[in-house]
Amino acid sequence: MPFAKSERTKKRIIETVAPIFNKKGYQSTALSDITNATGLTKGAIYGNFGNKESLAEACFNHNVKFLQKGLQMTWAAHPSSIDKLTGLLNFYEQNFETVSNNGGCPLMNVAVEADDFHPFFKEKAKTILLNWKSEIVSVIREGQSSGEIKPEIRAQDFANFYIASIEGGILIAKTTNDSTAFFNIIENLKSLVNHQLKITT
Amino acid sequence: MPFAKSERTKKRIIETVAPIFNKKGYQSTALSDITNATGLTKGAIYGNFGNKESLAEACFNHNVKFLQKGLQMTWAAHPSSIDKLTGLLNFYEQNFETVSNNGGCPLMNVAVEADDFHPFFKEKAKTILLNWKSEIVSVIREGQSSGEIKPEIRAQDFANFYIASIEGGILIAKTTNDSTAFFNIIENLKSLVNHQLKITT
DNA sequence: GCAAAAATATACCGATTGGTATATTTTTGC
DNA sequence: GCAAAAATATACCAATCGGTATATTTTTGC
Repeated sequence: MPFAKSERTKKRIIETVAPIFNKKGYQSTALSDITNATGLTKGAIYGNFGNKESLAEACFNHNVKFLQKGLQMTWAAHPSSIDKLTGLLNFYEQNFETVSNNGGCPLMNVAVEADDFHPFFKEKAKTILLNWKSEIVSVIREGQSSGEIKPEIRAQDFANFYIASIEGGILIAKTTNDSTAFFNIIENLKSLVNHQLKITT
Repeated sequence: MPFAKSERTKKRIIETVAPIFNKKGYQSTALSDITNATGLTKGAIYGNFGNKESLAEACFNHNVKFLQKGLQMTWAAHPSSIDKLTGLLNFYEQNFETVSNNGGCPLMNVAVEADDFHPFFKEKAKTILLNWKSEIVSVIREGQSSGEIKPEIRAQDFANFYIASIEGGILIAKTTNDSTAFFNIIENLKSLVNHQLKITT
């Protein structure tokens, strides 16, 4: 099996460094942080990644993947649209500590840092965010087709509101060191789903 | 009038540099950015501020002040609690472009950057956020005392939800270059205030 | 186990970082 | 308008930055 060692090392580097990038940010994470954390030298790092940016990109993808998989698994587990929306909220609730210890939401972190001065990462964040949003929109529209969700609900608007509350909740909880703030927001969102979206016949 | 020149220069530096810090972040804003933007040399900057951190702090205070004054003016203009809550949303709506062009919400920017590795700024962000929250909580409780707002509403929870939606809305709008996302969220929040909080006799 | 190749380490590069000591200019009070 | 003081500019510092060329070690296929 050719290239096996290389792939394993790359994976190890990404898994070691991804939380550091998520915590410190792209700019503040120095090559010395990377070599210290991995125990490798600069030569080894640059042998596996072209430059700091491409390593940061791989780390960002890795960080996002965890949350994307959570959505996919939740979606797969629940046929009902309402259950998909509340199930995803449960997933965020259950994994909040993990995400928080990993540096918080990678999308928010990259979006804020890249927003005004790093077009490449800004575009990546935009893509991830729009994909997330369109997933939520699709589920709402499916629920409307199947008669689960009120037809007058504007899917785009609710998806924005849903995502904004989650991201804002993470911000508040992390900044004030108060995870209950996040949990309360998630509970509020659940009750919005059950009382404003759901058709109760 | 002694020290007049110094104070005017300090003010000019802060006003010039504050948007840069808000856009690029503390770490990514170099002294060279500061000297280029102000047309001053390093000697002049360090003659007016002890170090980069204290200049950044002054800029953060300056950036936050705009939003704090908006709240104070809105609070002063509306005796009713419901009007205070919706009036503040109107203020954010009207000033979104200004804030966005200035680099977004300074609280979010500093909170995200400082969260895991800059205790001093993290503490500043925490204080600002908790103050903001307690302002909202106070208004809700006043509204409950005066019979404007439903007594079963949990002030803390609603304040969290209110702030989270606003911050998340800014994040989405800036990241996707779509200010209507923010406006939709604000409208949703207004309708929540009017239909879930307000007592409609 | 040996040669080829792949992966890692070492030693270096120029540029930039935040910060400072000192020289020069500008402002101030009289 | 002149001397003192305040403000700004100049010239420098060590440390660190991301990155690279090359030497060394480790792994690979046979």
